[in-house]
Amino acid sequence: MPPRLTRSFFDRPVLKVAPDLIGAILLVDGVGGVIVEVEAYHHTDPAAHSYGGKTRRNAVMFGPAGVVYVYRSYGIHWCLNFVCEAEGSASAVLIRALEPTQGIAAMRRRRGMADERALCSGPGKLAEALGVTHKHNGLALDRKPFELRARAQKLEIVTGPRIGISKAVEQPWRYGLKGSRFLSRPFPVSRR
DNA sequence: TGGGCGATTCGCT
DNA sequence: GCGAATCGCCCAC
Repeated sequence: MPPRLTRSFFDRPVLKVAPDLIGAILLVDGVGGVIVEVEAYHHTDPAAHSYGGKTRRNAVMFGPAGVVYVYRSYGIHWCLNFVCEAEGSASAVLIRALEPTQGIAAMRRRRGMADERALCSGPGKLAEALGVTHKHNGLALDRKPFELRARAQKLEIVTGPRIGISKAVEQPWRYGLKGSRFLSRPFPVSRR
């Protein structure tokens, strides 16, 4: 079994942590799978929640690295983030998609659907499938109910522009597992 | 204290 | 492809 990821893994620049998370295994109460898509949000990034300074909502982004930041999106969905690089900054990685491997029956129940490819193919879907809510905000990633393990082998990672934001759209800070069928959306084909 | 808005999803066209 | 659903957060009044 691959080693658990602990706080030191996250206490690095977010642009290094984000691609290293692709292929890692994320479980919440034993339910989850392989991370196939993430986005990085750096504290100097106008699209990051922490950009405008500390508020009640984003407070955990300004705390220690290696904890979970959960926020509500569009009044409906929850989105799961991992806090990085705590030293005076405030950055995080948004977990956008998983390839389900464990607890698939529980995910289907929570999502009310059968299609395995659509269980975790988007940040809101993923949070619903894993049962993540505001109650998890601020919890440490190396403790229950979370379990996070490093990826077992080398793999190919693709990058592209982030999704659903209006600021700093051009930054290619979305990372994905090449060829995965469980992405929230395809990555644009790179052209020259 | 209130109005505008969003790191989304889903169903309908 | 487009737009509604839906509500907590945030800042301006």
